[in-house]
Amino acid sequence: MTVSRVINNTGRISESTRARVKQVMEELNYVPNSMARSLVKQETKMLSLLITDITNPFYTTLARGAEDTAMRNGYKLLFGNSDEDYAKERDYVDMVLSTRADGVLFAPAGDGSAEHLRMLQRRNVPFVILDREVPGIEADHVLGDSREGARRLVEHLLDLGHTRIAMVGGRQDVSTARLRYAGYLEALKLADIPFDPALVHDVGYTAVEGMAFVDDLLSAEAPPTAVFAANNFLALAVIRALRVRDVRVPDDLSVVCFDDFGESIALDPFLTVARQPAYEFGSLGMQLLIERIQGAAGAAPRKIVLPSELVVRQSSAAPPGVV
Amino acid sequence: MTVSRVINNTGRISESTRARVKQVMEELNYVPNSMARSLVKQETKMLSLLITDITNPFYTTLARGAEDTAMRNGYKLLFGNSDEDYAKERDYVDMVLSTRADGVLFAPAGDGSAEHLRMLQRRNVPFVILDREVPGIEADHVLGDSREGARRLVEHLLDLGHTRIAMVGGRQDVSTARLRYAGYLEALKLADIPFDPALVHDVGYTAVEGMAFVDDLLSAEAPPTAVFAANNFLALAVIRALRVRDVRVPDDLSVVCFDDFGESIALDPFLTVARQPAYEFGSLGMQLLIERIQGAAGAAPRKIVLPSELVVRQSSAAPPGVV
DNA sequence: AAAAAATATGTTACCGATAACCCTAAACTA
DNA sequence: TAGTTTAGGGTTATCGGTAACATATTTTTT
Repeated sequence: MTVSRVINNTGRISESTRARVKQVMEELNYVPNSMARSLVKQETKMLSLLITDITNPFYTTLARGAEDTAMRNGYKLLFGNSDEDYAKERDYVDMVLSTRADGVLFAPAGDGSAEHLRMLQRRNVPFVILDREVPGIEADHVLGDSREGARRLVEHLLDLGHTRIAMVGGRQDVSTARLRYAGYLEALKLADIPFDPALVHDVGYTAVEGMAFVDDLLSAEAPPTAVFAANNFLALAVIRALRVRDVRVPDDLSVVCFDDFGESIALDPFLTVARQPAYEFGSLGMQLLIERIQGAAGAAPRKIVLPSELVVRQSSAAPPGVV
Repeated sequence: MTVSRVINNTGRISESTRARVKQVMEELNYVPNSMARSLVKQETKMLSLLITDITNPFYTTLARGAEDTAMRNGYKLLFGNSDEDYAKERDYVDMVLSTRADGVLFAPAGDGSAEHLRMLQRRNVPFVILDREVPGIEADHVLGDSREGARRLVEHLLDLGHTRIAMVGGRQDVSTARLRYAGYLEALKLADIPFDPALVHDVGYTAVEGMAFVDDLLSAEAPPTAVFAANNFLALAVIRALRVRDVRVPDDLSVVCFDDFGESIALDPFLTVARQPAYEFGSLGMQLLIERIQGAAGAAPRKIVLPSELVVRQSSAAPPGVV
């Protein structure tokens, strides 16, 4: 008990015993057992961040934002990676529940994550949802302006003179994929361009393979002159697929996408993108989470929508034949 | 107790009570408290991975390798990021000790990490050191062939006809930085090129700023025609600094470096690099760690040295004036 | 049918910390 | 001087599991 008082600076301790305790702690390399403490305090000072793709710079940057903010508030952060896979996500939720994290920053794999989020709700584990909304779940959110951003990207292509614009989208059980699709449609509608379903292909956000449809696009009667990819990895996959087929970007075909790549890594940023403030996704989300844990937040769920920024680079240009 | 037996499938339980317990568990959304379990079992099934730069693709790829292997063996993995900072590293070690991780995969910030590793040793926490050796610490290691790889990179430059080759190195309290420097010297020596200390500059591995010395290099009497950077981020920093000064790579100056960038991210890999098998660093390290934890390893420390692969790309070419 | 063995479940103590309460000696008050 | 504070520190119970042992049923053996 006396030791506990010294460690936590609580109660009254004479300077002499305090010193003695500290010295013995030093001698024995004593480190308090945080599990024992958590067991009685019913609080772990551990938070958890679940992302869907640890190789995507959007998420690693987000992770840094979350970690920095957690650290500053005296929390440790546990990372997890669901790989866009509901089964892994479920395992991760089990783990979070059994380790009794004080809260979770949750980037859901998709609409099917509702079940997992409800598990958290039932156990009263506070959480904040990042990046993707999940129908049926009321909670704090930090989101991007997927619809708006998509519209702006497509409008950028329209402004350049494109009229046949293909879209490569994510799985339709992911809210951002739906909204980006909606933004795409909206831009076409506003410009009075007829919608051609043959130009739209949905693959997973990480589907680097499965680019066979590119052949269909290219060999179509009226092939597209531009492609809007719903995220950064899809754009890369498309560009690689085009290169294999000797299609030049942007000379033959323009490509734009959502999400940038890490600035620290890219030497020659090439893609025209809607850049999302990834770091802020993490730091703001963490802030909301900590407020909620500490009871500083009202009952009503809060929703933060972060604007994206249109960054025009070389991958988008006027369609062939147009000056 | 009966519940415990059902959960762990130990002892004898009648099918009827087993079913009853399971049903009630379901109803109550019961999840066992892993802290309580760890407290009595003196085992957490949690491992810890400390890396020095979470934004570097070398480490994130390594992290995946470690995570996959941990997962397959029934362990959870906690990530930490020291930012090449001894103070943060120390905090992290404290955290590891207090959370009672069963073991640690440790990428040390430098020679000063010895103190932290000794803390782990004193508490009998098994660990495996990744990427960098720490003088005075005996332990399992997974390392790259820094010296060898550096020599090959420099020899590649020599083969192209370069004789004035600058080196931008990491902090000299990091073993890989020393070895890469040694490899550089060795290559020069083998080729009978006199060593010019004016061509060598040491900055931190993450020192993206502090590229002022580039001016000195360029304005020198006999400026270098090639630069060997001790890691990927240094190479990027150098190239950026060169661009600002209108020096073209590789036309005016060749640049090569250790460590590749994530293949998934780079659209047009440009740099000539010594690529290290980052994923294997993580997976092999994890394997060593788990063997040690489970007592399957002999007392003697094991040391795995993974070869790097010379990947020649566009950033290296013959010096100006040479065909 | 009594003893032995097997099966199914219950008890107790403990892991290492902390909350809540208790105790002792010195210092202070009336 | 007796009574009351106060400082300093000790005790006990508890968090939620599990090891080790104990008990109560059946089933099997002789």
